[in-house]
Amino acid sequence: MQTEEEILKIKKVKNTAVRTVVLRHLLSLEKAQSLKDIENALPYTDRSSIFRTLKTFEENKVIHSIEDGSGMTKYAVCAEGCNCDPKDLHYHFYCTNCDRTFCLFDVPIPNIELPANFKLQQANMVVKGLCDNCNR
Amino acid sequence: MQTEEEILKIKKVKNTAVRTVVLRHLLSLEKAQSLKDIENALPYTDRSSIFRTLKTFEENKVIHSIEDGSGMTKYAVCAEGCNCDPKDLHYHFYCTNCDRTFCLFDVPIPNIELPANFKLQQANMVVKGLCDNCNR
DNA sequence: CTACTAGTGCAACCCGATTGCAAAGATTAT
DNA sequence: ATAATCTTTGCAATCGGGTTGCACTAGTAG
Repeated sequence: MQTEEEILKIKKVKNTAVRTVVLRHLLSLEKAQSLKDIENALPYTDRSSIFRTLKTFEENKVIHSIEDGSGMTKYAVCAEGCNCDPKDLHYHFYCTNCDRTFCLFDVPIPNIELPANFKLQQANMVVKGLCDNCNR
Repeated sequence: MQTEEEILKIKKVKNTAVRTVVLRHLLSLEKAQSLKDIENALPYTDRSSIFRTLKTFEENKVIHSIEDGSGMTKYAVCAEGCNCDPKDLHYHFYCTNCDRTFCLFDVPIPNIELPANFKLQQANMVVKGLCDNCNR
């Protein structure tokens, strides 16, 4: 696992206090987080600073954003080597009971045959249901 | 193609002025529409009435909603026989240029192998890119 | 040290979604 | 047909996530 400093250096994002703490927080959790989640977890850090940090991270492919249908955009750290290309896609699983979003890195996404002349740029695949913890 | 009245009767939704005009509008367009789209198209119908109509339609499986990542929920009429089950799933294609959302009924969705003990309830598959019209 | 650039915090704003409430319309019981 | 009841509609207000303007601070370069 890379440290925050290493990741920021590799992705050429300047290291600042807010960036370090936000990235550390995201790394410490295995589930995708919303702006509000992060805000609540980091009470002394301003919301708009977190927001701008997330935008910066996204632009520089430190994290990727997920629309899981919960109404809030969620963010997760990119896997090592991820370029956020269509080939780096993975499913996201949104648990309708506990409201958590999982990255399903191990579930392959098949080729999608688009109609003629449609061009794929990216995709957002969210599967909803019950996670192992809630499905008991 | 069924008429508005037939659809509402089959889905056991009472026929009212707003419902008829909203459903007719959705049927007349092949692209998924947002609340705002519909509101703009039906200037003499109140937004909250349209909103509640859409909720009613969704509960009764007259339409289904789509989160295409544009920030607005979009709605499209269910195909005949649709129960909004996982098996009725289809991809949606969101054109990043013209901002339209297409239902890709003809593109099959493969089986998704979830991790052990995860339960699939529904899925939201949005592919983004350029539509045939914008990809020239 | 000074000038410049980037990052941060606060408050305000935007906009889609949603709700409270009263009036209008439809339905049922008398 | 009338009264009582329930549903739908329209308007206005509110909520909440996302976003921006602006001034202040910190860090960087000359």
